[in-house]
Amino acid sequence: MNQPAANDANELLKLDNQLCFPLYALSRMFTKAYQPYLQALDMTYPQYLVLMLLWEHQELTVKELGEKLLLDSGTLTPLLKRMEQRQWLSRRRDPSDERSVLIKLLPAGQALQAPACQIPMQLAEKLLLTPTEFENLRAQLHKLLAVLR
Amino acid sequence: MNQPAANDANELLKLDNQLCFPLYALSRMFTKAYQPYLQALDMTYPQYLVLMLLWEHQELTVKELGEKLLLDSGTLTPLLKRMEQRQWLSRRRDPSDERSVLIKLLPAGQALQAPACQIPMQLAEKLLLTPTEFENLRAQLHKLLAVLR
DNA sequence: CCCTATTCGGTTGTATACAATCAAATTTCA
DNA sequence: TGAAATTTGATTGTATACAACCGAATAGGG
Repeated sequence: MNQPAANDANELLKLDNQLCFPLYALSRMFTKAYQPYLQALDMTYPQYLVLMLLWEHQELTVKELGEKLLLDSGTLTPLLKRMEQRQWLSRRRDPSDERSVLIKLLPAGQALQAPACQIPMQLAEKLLLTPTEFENLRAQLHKLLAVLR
Repeated sequence: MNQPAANDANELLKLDNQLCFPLYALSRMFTKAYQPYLQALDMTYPQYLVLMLLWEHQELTVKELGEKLLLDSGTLTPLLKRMEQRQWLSRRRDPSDERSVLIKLLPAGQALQAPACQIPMQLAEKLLLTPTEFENLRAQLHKLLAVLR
């Protein structure tokens, strides 16, 4: 009954009746929930996302990172430069295509994987979701992601 | 089966197996989906959120806005100052408690409600969700919000 | 082999987010 | 009542986001 097909357009202009605001708020609350764990490793949430991809793939171009994270170069370039300064990764032009920049995981970045492994599990415990609820929600979000992509 | 109780901790360190990343990505994609509509009214998404609350309540303190939007003064103060410059709202100290700042909707801000009314409906059409799916997802997100609050 | 279109990062400028800190006003309670 | 604790915004500094634009490198057609 709180559906977009409702007749009163003003009702739609309330935070509670939208999908958008809870997504916006939840996204920031999750980031805040990660913060104490990430702070202990001295990294930010977007940096953690980049590392997750590099732990899985070792080396990716900026373009590939941007495609997977849905972030553009204006966001990634300075973020990756900060991570380069900490020796977590290296940045170099692809010799076979000088337009691309290869981002490669370095030992200091690899070393962060072990302590980071504990984070998702510790957080999941706080959510109070059953496995079924968790999976249903995850699937719904992925479905929406696919639609909006 | 992609549940946090899974045995392989490395599996949890993948974007696809988390709730957090789809929320983060979806939040930004929604903001981007709103952008063309909001751009036509020359406002940003967080400004639109503030206006939605003021359309409903006319006058709120910065603290109340922060509680409803889960944003702190470091974010709201400059945002509200920009909106004040456009005469969408006024900012003044509460005479009965000089610590509080009252944010009041002005005519120029009120005038934005009518054109904004169309936005949620236009966007909802793009989501390809049934009313039931929409409502289930909304309820799940609110439940999570309540847990993490 | 040229000329044009496209691709890919980088840069700039604006607008959030948010931790940390501060100052003023108010409340509390010894 | 009056000092201490609390509340409330504002400020500062850092880190995203992202639109708009730029330049170098590459690809593609004639």
